[in-house]
Amino acid sequence: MNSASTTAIKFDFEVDEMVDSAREATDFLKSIAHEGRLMILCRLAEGECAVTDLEELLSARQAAVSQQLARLRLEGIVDARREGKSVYYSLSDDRIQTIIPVLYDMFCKPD
Amino acid sequence: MNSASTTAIKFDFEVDEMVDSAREATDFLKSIAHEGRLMILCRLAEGECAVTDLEELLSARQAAVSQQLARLRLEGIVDARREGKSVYYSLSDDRIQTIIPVLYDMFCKPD
DNA sequence: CCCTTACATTATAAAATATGAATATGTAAA
DNA sequence: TTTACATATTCATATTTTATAATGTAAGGG
Repeated sequence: MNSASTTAIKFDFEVDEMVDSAREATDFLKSIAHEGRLMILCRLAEGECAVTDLEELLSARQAAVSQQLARLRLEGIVDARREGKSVYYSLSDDRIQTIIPVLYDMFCKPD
Repeated sequence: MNSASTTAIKFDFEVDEMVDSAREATDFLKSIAHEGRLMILCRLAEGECAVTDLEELLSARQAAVSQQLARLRLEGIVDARREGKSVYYSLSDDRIQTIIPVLYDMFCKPD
């Protein structure tokens, strides 16, 4: 506990950094660790689409889908664009574009 | 709703598959979407270590660490091996080895 | 055998998330 | 301007997770 205090300080600093990174990473992971949201993101990875399409895809109620989209919007993960009566959503975070293929390889490969 | 029923059946089948994959993926993501568990996994990615080391790393109580380890064990993500008084943990799931570097690139790169 | 160290488990309280119903807003068309 | 359609928000409640505290077990040393 009291040996090599210089190293201890450096170590604590690194741990703090690690805690910060871990918090960022887990915030990100939590926002995609939800069946509905993940499916929305997978769908958006193929291109922009409207809320109605997502409702069909998830067989979920409008309010529920809208709620998940609101969360993704607040986290800066998706963008919304209104065109007439519809609102079109798209991915706005490169990290999603990065991680979706990784998850696809792990869980969606035919085998 | 009633057009092209053959296509509709195929589509439904694909959606079911997608729901299953999404569940698997989100189960996995949920198990790593926790500050403590993620830090544990990052540490284990560097090699096996004992519970005491993890307690220090997380500055968490023994019981809390043990609980997270229990969860990771149940999910088949880590292995435990007893040697004398200590229990050594290590990663037992390749998907963790795959995803840790991806997360590292996203959240821990110096910049 | 008793004591200490290292770890696990259990019960429970507290906190975070999800779900569902009701309602509101914004747009366009009749 | 009434109506219908598309989407958003709000709020109460249910469910799931996480943290805390207390206790239990396994191993080794004296």
